[in-house]
Amino acid sequence: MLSGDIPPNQTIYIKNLNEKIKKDELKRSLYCLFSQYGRILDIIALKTPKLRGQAWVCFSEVTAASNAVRQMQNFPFYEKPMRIQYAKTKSDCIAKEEGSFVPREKKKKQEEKAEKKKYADESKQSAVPNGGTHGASNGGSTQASFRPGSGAQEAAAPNNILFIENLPYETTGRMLEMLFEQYPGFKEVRLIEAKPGIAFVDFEDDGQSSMAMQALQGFKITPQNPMIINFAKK
DNA sequence: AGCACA
Repeated sequence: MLSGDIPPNQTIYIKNLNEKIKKDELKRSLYCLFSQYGRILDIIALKTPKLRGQAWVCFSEVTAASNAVRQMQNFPFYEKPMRIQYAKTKSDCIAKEEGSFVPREKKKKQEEKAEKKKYADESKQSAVPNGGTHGASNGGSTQASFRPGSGAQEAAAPNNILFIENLPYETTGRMLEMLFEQYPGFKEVRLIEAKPGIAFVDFEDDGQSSMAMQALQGFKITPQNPMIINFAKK
């Protein structure tokens, strides 16, 4: 009943989203937030009257979706608690992956006025930041590919302030907040206007900052941008 | 509240 009697599905359905957020930013932020649970194959969000305030996030595994449903239930996202359920039907991207995809016909209640023209082939833009619906993931663990210690600079001394590098240009303070505020002791994110790509994140103490650092080290906001997190220099 | 795949 917590999930509304809908059977598990690889795709989660999210409602009560803040409708003021632009579609693109919304997708990117959802990607940020949910890729910690597994590989995301697609994110669907539409701003039509019927569908605004809702989104579908398709995972490659049902277990990822299950964890997301439970753990992110009521998560405050852009000031509004997310309401998350399993999707009622199988997503096209999932059906395509398993080869069972049949282009939808005008079966049920598809009173489409949009049948005038065939949208024959669309170069389908992917929902996920920068490109491919495949291979862009943090793989269930947020400690992805970045290997500290391979090479250059030695670790700074523990500090309650974290120094984040290698962020994609479009990273917003809110995106980082949503990632870091999940960890106890979070205080604030500080982006450096003059220097895109880096940020400082303040925690109450260096124990708490360490936990967040370990959890999010290598986290990819886009596939090309594993976060590099170090303690800030004093 | 509202379950799609421009």
